[in-house]
Amino acid sequence: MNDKYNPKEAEERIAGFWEKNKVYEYKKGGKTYAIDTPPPTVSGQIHVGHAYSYSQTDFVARYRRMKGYSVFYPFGLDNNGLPTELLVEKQNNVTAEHVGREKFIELVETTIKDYERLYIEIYKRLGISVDWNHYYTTISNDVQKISQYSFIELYKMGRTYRKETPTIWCTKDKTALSQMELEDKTLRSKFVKIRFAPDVVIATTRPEMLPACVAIFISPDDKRAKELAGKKVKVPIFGQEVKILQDRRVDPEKGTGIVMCCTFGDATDVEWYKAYNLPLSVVINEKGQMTHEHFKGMKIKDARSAIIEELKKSNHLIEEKEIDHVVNVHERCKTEIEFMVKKQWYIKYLDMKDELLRLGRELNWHPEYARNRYENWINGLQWDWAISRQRFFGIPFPIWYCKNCDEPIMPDKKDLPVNPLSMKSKAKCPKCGSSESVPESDVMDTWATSSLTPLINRRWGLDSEIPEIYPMALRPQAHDIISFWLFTTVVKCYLHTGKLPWKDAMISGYGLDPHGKPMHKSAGNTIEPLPVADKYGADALRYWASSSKLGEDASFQEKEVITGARLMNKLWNVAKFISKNKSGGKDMSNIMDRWIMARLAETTKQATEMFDDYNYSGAKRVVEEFFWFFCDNYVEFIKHRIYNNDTSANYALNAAFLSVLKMLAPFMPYVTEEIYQELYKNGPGDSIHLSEWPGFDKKMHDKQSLEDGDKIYKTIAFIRQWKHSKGMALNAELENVVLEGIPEEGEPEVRGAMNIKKITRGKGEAEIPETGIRAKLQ
RNA sequence: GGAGGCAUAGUCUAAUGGUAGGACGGCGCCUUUACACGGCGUAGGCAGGGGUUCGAUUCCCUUUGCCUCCACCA
Repeated sequence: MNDKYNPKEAEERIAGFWEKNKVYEYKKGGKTYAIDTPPPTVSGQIHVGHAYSYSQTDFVARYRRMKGYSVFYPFGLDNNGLPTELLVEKQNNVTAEHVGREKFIELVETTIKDYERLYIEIYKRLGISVDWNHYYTTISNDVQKISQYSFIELYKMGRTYRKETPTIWCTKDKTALSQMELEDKTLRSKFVKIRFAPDVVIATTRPEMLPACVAIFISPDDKRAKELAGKKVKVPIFGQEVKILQDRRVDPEKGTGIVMCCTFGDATDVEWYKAYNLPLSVVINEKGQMTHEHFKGMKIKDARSAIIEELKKSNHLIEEKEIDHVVNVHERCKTEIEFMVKKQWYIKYLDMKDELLRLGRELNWHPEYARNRYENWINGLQWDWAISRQRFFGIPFPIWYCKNCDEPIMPDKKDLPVNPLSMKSKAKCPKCGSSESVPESDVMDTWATSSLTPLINRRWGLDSEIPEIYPMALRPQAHDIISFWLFTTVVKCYLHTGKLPWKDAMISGYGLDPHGKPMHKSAGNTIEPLPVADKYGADALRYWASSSKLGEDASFQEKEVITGARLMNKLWNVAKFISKNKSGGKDMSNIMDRWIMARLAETTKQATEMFDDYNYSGAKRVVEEFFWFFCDNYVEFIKHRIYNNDTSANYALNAAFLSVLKMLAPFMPYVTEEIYQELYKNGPGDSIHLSEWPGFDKKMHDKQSLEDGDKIYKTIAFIRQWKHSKGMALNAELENVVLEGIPEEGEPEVRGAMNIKKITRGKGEAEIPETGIRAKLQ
């Protein structure tokens, strides 16, 4: 064996070995364990946070493989969403709109080739034991087919509907958004008070919405309400008459206590519009320009200043002040959102709340408390799921509309996927028989597709379908998207199959930067995984990921990686020691050998139970603890016998070390494989990752040996301490030690381990704690 | 405003209804044929308040601080 272990060299070589021998290939048969791997978004960057969560899933995958499961561990990349679109647009200096959908999808596929290679290289190097035969991207033909098929099926079930509704809209990206794509931003803005009538003064931050004012609201608790409610007032400048209505959503303490409702200034306006059947008055177009004749073509902000000037002139403006206020913006481009009335496709699920809650209770959550998020989300749902997006890139809706009667026309399953923009419908209108149709130009929200990953992995409806993997065993993911990805996957898969898509959910935390902040490209705090792997080894990086418990965030600590590298080094050195002193034999006659095997049996039991419960960090901890104890004590204690080719010592040393290697293999797949190849392989192509996980051996768990061995261990530790206090080297020779009450078998062990010439069984002086043994040292 | 999580030595991180374990860093000792990327030893810690209990770092309530998701934001 080499004197030093070189992780970079070894890891690249071993990764090739695994690939060549198809170690991670899914083989049908036996107990299947299928994992619904999260497909990372192709946005251009991978950081150690990815390494953190993917490693945690990999620990479980490797454990299950060693437990004899047929592990189905696929991998996908999510490239049908906005982040990919923006990346591709930026890199090619084009816009999707100008290039056109089909050409743009081609451009995406060529542009992301480099990223694809990079992503795959990184995940491979990290030792993620994915079977790359089951690789997909969410814009691929097969996935488009499945996604469109899903839509058509849901339509047939009556689960989708199209409705003209106010929609959250981004005027910069010119697209409808979901609630999920919004974030808060504090903006400097003007807060003005406008007099509608002598006793009706409203406060607003959006005076440009005046032409769209359709009602005035006052709280029923407001003492002015009695007098004002039901009256009509004229809107300044624009002159339309609007009614004063009462509603509890008005806070009498805020502003002037009187609010105008415009179509639409904010979400409350939308609620009032629906609740009171108010008329619609649109004054802003998709691009964020005013459409009212008064300001035609003006930008919203310019119109705001212009109207404030006019209100001043006409003496309607009572007060104007600068405030900071929080508004909803589109998370990608930070543009303030507007509301547009658009025809959108929805998936109906509000009526399924009880069923969805029941499914959430059926799922085994790890950790258990993660279920609360799921339930909390469902209980708060108020709208159905809007799945259409007015963008060019994405998976198109497989729909044409009858030119004559507007009835949707869907294609045949065998013709999927379709792009209605570039092809004509083969079918005639099912309602009126017309053969004239217009294509749907919208695309589906990316969640509408990613919510199908269990069915995508199953290759649902394709010739190559793998039905036995569904329902899958495990959904691993982070806690932030329980309400998006996990929830929507339950919805869609349940609608299609009547089953929960997985048995277990494993919810991981975030890998954060060293200061505990999330890593973002924009924050400039990303740490890339490959340089870390090159410096310390992927195993060392994985060690960091294994050190925090499931569901907890962890900040990236280089020193934790270094600790992992030390563990690798220690493993290597023990292996070196063993390889230098290897001899045959299979007895276990010596007390210390029975002792360490009994301790190992306890460790094995604990580690296995913890792993079965997805407590990988606990499993790693007990094995690691055992290993250091094994090195610092057992190995030191038996050296004198190993040098004399004692077969019992040799057998136990190898058996215990092999078990440790196997139990650390899920965490440190490379160094354990390398040592396994050097010392324990059963022939060419054999891998530790296909070897059997150590079982709990009752016979090995020998209580008497455990007790006696502990006494001997404590006696040796006592003598070590004494030598230390005398400033002696630990292997310094002692002439004579008196021991009272030492188990008979222990005497030669203490003598050999502590380099004692003679042990006398006589009256001891100092009591060795917890042993009942007394010793006299000089 | 709602839901959830977290709070442990200088730093990071475990376990636990009864002496809180480890790592990095400090300090001291030991170069012994696997390893000084090592060994042995030492100093140093449960956010504040209240409750349950014979006993609370652990369970409950509360305050404070941090994080995530949701809602509100005239």
